[in-house]
Amino acid sequence: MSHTDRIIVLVDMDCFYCQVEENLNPQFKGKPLAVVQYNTWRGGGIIAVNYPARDRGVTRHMRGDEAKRKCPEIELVHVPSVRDKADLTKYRDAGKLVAAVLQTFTPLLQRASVDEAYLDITDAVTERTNMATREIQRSEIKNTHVVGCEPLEFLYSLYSSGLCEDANLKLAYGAVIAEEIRAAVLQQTGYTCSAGIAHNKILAKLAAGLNKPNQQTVLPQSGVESLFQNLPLHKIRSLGGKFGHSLTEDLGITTMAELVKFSEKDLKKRYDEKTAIWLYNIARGIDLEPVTIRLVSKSIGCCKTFPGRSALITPQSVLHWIGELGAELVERLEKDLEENNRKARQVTVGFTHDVNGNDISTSRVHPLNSYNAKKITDDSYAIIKKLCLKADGTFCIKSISFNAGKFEDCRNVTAITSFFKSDGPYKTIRKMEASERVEILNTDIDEENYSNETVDLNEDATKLTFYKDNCENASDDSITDEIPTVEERSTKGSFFLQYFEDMKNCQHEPPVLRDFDTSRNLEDDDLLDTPGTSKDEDVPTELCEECHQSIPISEMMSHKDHHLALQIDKEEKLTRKSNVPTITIKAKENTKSKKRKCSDNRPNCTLTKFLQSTVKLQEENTQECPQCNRRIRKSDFDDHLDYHVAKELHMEINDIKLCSAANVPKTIKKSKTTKTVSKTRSVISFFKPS
DNA sequence: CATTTACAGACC
DNA sequence: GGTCTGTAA
Repeated sequence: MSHTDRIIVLVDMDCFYCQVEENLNPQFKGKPLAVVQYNTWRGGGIIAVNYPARDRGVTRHMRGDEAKRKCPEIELVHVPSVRDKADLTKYRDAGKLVAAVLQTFTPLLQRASVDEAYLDITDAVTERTNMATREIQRSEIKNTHVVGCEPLEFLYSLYSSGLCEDANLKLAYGAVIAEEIRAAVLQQTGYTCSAGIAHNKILAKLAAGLNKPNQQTVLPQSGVESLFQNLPLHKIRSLGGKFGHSLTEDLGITTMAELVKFSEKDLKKRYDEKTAIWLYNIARGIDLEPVTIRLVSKSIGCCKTFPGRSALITPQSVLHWIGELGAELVERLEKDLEENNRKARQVTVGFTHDVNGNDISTSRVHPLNSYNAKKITDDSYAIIKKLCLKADGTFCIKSISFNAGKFEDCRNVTAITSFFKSDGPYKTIRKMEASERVEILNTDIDEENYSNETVDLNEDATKLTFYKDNCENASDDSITDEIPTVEERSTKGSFFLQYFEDMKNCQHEPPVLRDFDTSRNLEDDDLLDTPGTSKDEDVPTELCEECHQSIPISEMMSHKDHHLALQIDKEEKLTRKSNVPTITIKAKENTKSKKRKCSDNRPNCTLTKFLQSTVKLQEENTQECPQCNRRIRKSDFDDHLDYHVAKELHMEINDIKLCSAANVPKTIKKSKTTKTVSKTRSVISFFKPS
């Protein structure tokens, strides 16, 4: 593993907000333009400047008035104001559009901001390298610069000497792909961008800024030394602020070249281990930080400042502004819910206020159970009132911020089942709404952790064999009769996929929270029976360690399955899967995972039941279900009706899950659940052999 | 009185 | 969980 193994691209949109405005109003193109927010004070603050305006000396940071003075013909476009506040929606949306294009090149995409993203294109580059039949042409990297040499020289060097430099060849293919990426972005969105191509994120970012706009720059490892010779420290990402400044102070240096002179030991004297190593490496152009897949932000927030005399004094003004902020937040959260299938569970309300002439910042969190602007506003006002309402009934608030976070996946589980291998790990299969994938949750009993695999049934047929093997090894001999053979699977495509297709078409219903008796075991807290007592004295029972209920011994295994399934469901150990193309295997800690003993007299492999439920019902002795109009075996009919109840119940559970933030009184969950349970009888019998 | 806003992460 | 800091556009 070498630090030159990866090929990283940083795509940076050129003066993005200006481009968005130019595309909306093409008459602006080619003319000086700046985007400003607020026009009340000196023509508003400039947040983006296009290149013609930059040529005239206009910069960010300036007020609109100042820009007009420098460049009288400049167009000043105002950020739309919604609720008396800058509304950046159209730029965020434009950014998403760009990200969607970038995503078609690699799943290893990390959005760094609204207009920047890192891509790890190592795999694509490797493929190109292996498939290559001829040398890379200059025409393939028309808009490319190379740090340290002319692009033609760079290409020539790749092929001239006998020893073909693998790292540089890969960078060259990286440049080819980056040109394609940028062409695709332009073609599909109308926006130009610049790009940096290097072996790591820091260098890619640095390179992208070297030639703009609408160009790209390769920074080979061999170009680092000369580039760093006179490179100010603050040009390196994360050294632009206080830390960079302290480096200058502490070490008496201003350029990267000077940083190289410090040994690891020197640096460790002054900084903690992590920082010292990072500095040591970065001085040599080495950075091992991975591109972490992230397409959506971890939090969504908005804020508003009230500088100087605009500070909020009256309760009315405070209420007004938290109302506006709350409305904006809810609007954005609802859009996020649509787009990303997730719900924020927490809001942080923060503010700065004046206490004896000092600015004091404070924040408090409160739970978020529904996207209700009024609720958020009321809760926030209660907090603010409590913390900074002065004795005379006034406030002195300089800024307010709302931030929503603690996102939870909120897709419904549409199917869940679990099974054992005779001496292997516990497995649960879960199918999520709006996904062609099933998850396999492997609970490794011995190590108390489980891995979470996501399998795309469209692409990976071998996983089905894997299921089958597990079942064949299990004690139940009948299993293999119930599972399609490999040949059958190949003619039908994916067996599971077919199953879920059928499910969609209502050929058969998913086994929902299978194999447990909801009348007794749905929620541990719902149980009304005294521990240790049994409903049916004739049946030998055992005390469940989980819920302290007496469970018939014959049902104990499935009862425990149920606890685990519920637990897994509750624990929300979902990783975001929608963007993972094929298979991800992710080791996870699961300290709460309960140990369960392995024994040889396992109950029938539950997977069999899962699969059995997919067998087409063509028998004569069937009856049509009034609820789903499907033909059901007469012998299964009662249980089938139970199934419908279970499905309802399942919906409720999913609903409850959505509302299960910490502050929801448990009694509510309980009563809601209990109500359904009371209607319910045995669900498991549907999946039991007749 | 004036950059404002957005977001992440570290520390306790 | 609360607060503060850092970063960057």
